[in-house]
Amino acid sequence: MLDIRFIRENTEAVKAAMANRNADVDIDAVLALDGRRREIVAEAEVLKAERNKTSKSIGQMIKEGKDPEAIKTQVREMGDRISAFDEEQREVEAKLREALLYVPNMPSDTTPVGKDENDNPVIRSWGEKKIFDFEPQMHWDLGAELGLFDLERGAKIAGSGFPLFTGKGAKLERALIQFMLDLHTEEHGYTEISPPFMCNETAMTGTGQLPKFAEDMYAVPLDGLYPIPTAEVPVTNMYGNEILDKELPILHTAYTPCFRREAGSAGKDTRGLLRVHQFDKVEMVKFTTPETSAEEHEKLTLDAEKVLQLLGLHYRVIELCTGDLGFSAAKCYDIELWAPAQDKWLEVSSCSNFNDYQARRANIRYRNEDGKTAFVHTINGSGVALPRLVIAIMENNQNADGSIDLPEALRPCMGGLQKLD
RNA sequence: GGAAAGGUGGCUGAGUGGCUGAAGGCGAUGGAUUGCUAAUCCGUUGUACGACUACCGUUGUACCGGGGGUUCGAAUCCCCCCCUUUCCGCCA
Repeated sequence: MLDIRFIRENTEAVKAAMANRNADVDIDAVLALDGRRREIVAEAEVLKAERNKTSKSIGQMIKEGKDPEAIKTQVREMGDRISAFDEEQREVEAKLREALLYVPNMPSDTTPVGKDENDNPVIRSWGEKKIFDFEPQMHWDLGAELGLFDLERGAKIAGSGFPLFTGKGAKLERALIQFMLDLHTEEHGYTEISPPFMCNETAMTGTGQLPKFAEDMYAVPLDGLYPIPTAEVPVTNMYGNEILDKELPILHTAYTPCFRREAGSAGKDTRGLLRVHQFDKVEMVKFTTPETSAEEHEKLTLDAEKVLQLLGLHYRVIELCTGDLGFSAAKCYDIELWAPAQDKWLEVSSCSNFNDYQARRANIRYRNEDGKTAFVHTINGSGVALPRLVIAIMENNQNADGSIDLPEALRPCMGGLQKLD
């Protein structure tokens, strides 16, 4: 969340930023709650100081054998007034926190201002569109013919959007996960984490999924748990309520399945593996100082790109404008793969810098050069998500006979296999 | 799921109603000293929010797993919850 002091001291800038985001938040209401809270605290603290002092004098009186009853009554009355203040303070603070949890992050100064996804600039691209001398097939047809997945049976046991991979398709998932984890741990300096696949409400709030996006999350109410929508949740919150004494930056990578209800996107891009409720993903998460976060964000994006380069896949990097930026992000690059049969770009990675927004929610701090505690900056990005990566491999590497060439870099993880046929 | 014991500062570990924001030890850090890769001595060493400030600091409040209660006053007493460890049960 945003620092309430920052909102207080930069009210106009915050309002302008919210407008750029098309975010409907009432900053004045937040400030009113903050103002009331500060009034209450100031008054209550004077009373409390008085009570503490008087209370101590009672102990003294008892030692001296004097009768403290009159003063006791007096302090009891003070206590009643304090209780009233405390109660109102609790109410106001709960409201204030709730309101703050719904205020999105400030976009970074370098984030382009724009209305929606049409205003997202293309930053760079790599490779080029492949030319086919035959009509490329859709991945769902290829997958069915080659026996890589069985979406009907996945739907039978869980519902549509729960893909079931079979044979070489299942192995391809496993190989891609291993390939990416090995790359990030061995070449890019990340430490691998294998976290819980469910998180509690506190963790889900820390990274910004709750409270606002509850309807996008699966939930296990009986146990107060949520199947994670991304490894970002457990891997970021693992340091919640800590003052990190490790050297920054901390670099983590993790494979997890991801569970998303995809509420509100019903009927959109639903064929095949385009948009599913459960998918595999390798995620990268960084904890940095404010000084290095911008640079580390760029590097993390390059780390994700490296995966695609090694697999020989044509991609582009776009930057999300203020109107399209995610709730918690200050700056974000999306990486999109070219899918020739779809004839469109598919998002496989979203690399975001959150500055101290998540750290403030999750209370993750470090000691700066002056020895003072300060909030870390968090950065994360997919490195990368599997389903659309699989789509791109299948559609780009298909042959006229319906077989699919495996990228060379992947073959060692596939037991030397060269093609799927 | 049942039983027991615990959760105190960076760590360890005292503390059963006021003199405790918290002894002692370790670690860290500043200094002194010593001709040797170390010892000794002295000092400093929690977090958050607010007020004041000559911005070196001063001061108030809160915090001893979380929440609630008793009391003039709670780390300390009571209740609920969470977590950890051990034993039993169940189980991949």
